[in-house]
Amino acid sequence: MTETAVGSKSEQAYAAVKARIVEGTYTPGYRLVLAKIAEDLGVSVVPVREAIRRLEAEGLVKFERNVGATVSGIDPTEYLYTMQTLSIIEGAATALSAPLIDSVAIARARAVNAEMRDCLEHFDPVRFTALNQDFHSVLFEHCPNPHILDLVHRGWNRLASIRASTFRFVPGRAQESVKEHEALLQLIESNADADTIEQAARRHRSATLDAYLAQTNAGSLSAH
Amino acid sequence: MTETAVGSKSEQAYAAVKARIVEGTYTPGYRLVLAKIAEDLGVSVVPVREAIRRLEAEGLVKFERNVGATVSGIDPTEYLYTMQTLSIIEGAATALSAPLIDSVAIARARAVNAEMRDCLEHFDPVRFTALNQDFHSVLFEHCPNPHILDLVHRGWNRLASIRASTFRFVPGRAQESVKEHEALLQLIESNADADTIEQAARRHRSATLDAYLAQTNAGSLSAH
DNA sequence: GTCATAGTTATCGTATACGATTTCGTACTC
DNA sequence: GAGTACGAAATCGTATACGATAACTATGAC
Repeated sequence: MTETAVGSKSEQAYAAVKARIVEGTYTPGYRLVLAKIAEDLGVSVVPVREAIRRLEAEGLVKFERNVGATVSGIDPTEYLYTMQTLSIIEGAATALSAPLIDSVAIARARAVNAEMRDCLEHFDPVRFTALNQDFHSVLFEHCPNPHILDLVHRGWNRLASIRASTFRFVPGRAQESVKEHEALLQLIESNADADTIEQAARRHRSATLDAYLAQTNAGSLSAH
Repeated sequence: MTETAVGSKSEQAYAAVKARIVEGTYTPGYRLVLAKIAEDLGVSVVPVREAIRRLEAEGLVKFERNVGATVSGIDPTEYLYTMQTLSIIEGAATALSAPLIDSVAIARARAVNAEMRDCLEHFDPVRFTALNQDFHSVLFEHCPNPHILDLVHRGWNRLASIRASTFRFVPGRAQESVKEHEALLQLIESNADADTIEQAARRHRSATLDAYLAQTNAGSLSAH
């Protein structure tokens, strides 16, 4: 991950608040009162303030001058923006990583994907989502460009924040997702060219967005 | 832009320090001492600290616990990462914006490009660089995804920071760049499909990177 | 009953202060 | 002369305190 776990109280506050947002304790719209959080964590307001601003920079929190901070998220438009951006970033990340993925990693990814299939049968969407991240993490672990990897993680955090409160499983999409993972692995194994892999990875994410849009009847934005 | 110009002292400090970095007053490696900056700006250290951390989140500054902040930049690897990421983001931004660009905007972009050509004759690399940003700004001004636009701006800021101190003009590259701009405009005018535009825009940035790499003999990373 | 206004409260924004940590220089030893 | 240990200076990290701003509430006029 990008951040160190503990050390300064600022880091501590950052990690704590972020965790609460990502796991859904603080739901979107939740009012983050500096003094209250400071008390909860047993620190003063200064490091908390710093933590909040950092979260703001990552898009997890909205900060309004002289008013305060709220957990951002809910807005479907925001979801759309995030998914679209993520499809582009993940597409690139996959293409860049592909040449560096060895057979061991492929095997690991395949094992994760098998577990995901199990989750479908036992209907465990929470674990499914976690495994989904694991799957892509395996692919990206040797990504040669750390900036891109960082953007991927940021996107995931935003999604987690949204998902914890508003995300609804789109029926059937999960099954397709597992199949697409396998197809992706085969492309990588066969040393397909970068563009092909990029497009496939991008569509993988876009398809989830499209499924969501189809369900909610929001206007489509997927240019690909 | 992403940030409001003035209001809180924190914003003020952020803008001030950022400006100094982007314009090159604070060159990469420069040691940013909180107390000193605070005094210079006539504020206390707390808002300065906040500003610095914000700049850190944007990658303009490197912050080390109990040691202090330094302007980040110089590293050629970093340049490479940034350019590669930017090529991906700009490619996507251009493709997404293209359908929304009207003939008026095209004309404006063309005018900017003509000025760039003038700069080449009068050898004015500083103005050339500024106009280059203007050119792309015109294309992106109606970008439907603000997240992507934000990433573009972040990339530009990082480049500005690096460029102010270390960037060297690659001979001949500027001429090509101007030609590529015109080609890009023609693609947009002719309603070329999104993929074509994306690839062209991406290569436009990648080519600059490649020219740089060719000059410095650094290992190539450009997958596209 | 509704709207405007003044006063109160909650919360933020920043200054100051001090303890904690690192860095640098100096003296001492081998 | 090189290396190590100790001490001083510089700088960061955080707590506390207080002024500033906005949200809320109650009171009064129409």
